[in-house]
Amino acid sequence: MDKTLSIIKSMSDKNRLRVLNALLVHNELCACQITEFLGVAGATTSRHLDLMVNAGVLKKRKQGRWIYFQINRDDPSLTPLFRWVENRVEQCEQVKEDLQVLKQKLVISCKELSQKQRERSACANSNKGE
Amino acid sequence: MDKTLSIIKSMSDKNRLRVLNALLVHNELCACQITEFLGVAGATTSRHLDLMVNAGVLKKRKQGRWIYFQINRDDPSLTPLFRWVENRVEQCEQVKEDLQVLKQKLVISCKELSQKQRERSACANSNKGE
DNA sequence: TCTATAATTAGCTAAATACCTAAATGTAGG
DNA sequence: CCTACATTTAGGTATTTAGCTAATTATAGA
Repeated sequence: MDKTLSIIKSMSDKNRLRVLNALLVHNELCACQITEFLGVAGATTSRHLDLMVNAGVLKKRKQGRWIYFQINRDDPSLTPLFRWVENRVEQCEQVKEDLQVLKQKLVISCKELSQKQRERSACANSNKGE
Repeated sequence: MDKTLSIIKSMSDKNRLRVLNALLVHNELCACQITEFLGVAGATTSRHLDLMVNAGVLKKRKQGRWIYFQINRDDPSLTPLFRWVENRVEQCEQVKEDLQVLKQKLVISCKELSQKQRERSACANSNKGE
């Protein structure tokens, strides 16, 4: 039961559910893209993704400094659950809009995206001085 | 998305998942039976059940002072999700044992069960005086 | 080796949540 | 109407969790 509970818990946060929605549409996303999509600090994204990987819902692969995440399709028992979520996505306009915004953020490369995030973070920190 | 999230959240607590498991096996259970099964205070059970009803996962009916709960089978979109949970129950020995314990607790009537709970509560309170 | 960089971990805080007891509410029965 | 009783609501506490900044780790490239 602990395993079922951790799977469900891994999807029971707003941002983590958004990650799942995004990965149902895009086969694979980089951590920096997910960070951009969620609009939170990179550390927060990292924490969420770790939880989802540990629950067995996501998989990750590393390519140099870049970490990519995908839905874990290796476990067939999860397929009905992902189907159900996928169906909820299709029925919900709000989610579709959310994913449309994501699509727009994906037009630039991870390198460019990460640079923007760095600049944004530096800007916020310098404002903190005031 | 809020609706999907509240459905998932309603199942993301250990005791609430146990309620769902129990109601997948027993068509209907009374609040006092669920309280007995969960082993928590009646007020806690009430709170959990309310959340599950509000999420649309459970339904309830009142018969005098007795409140009965069932899985909400009126919403066909939830059927795949319940199927998935049901399948998890069948694959997990721990859950089966949990449900076996429930079956033993169901042999006495709600009236008797509630009386026991009242006595137990009074006993705990008198011990508190020491 | 050193600098740059993507992601993770550490440490902290505010918010959310599960649990309890006591009080209140709704229902039954004399 | 009053007493009994099943459940819910109120109020409070301990625990868990999401979010942040700073520090650290792992990787790339000169």
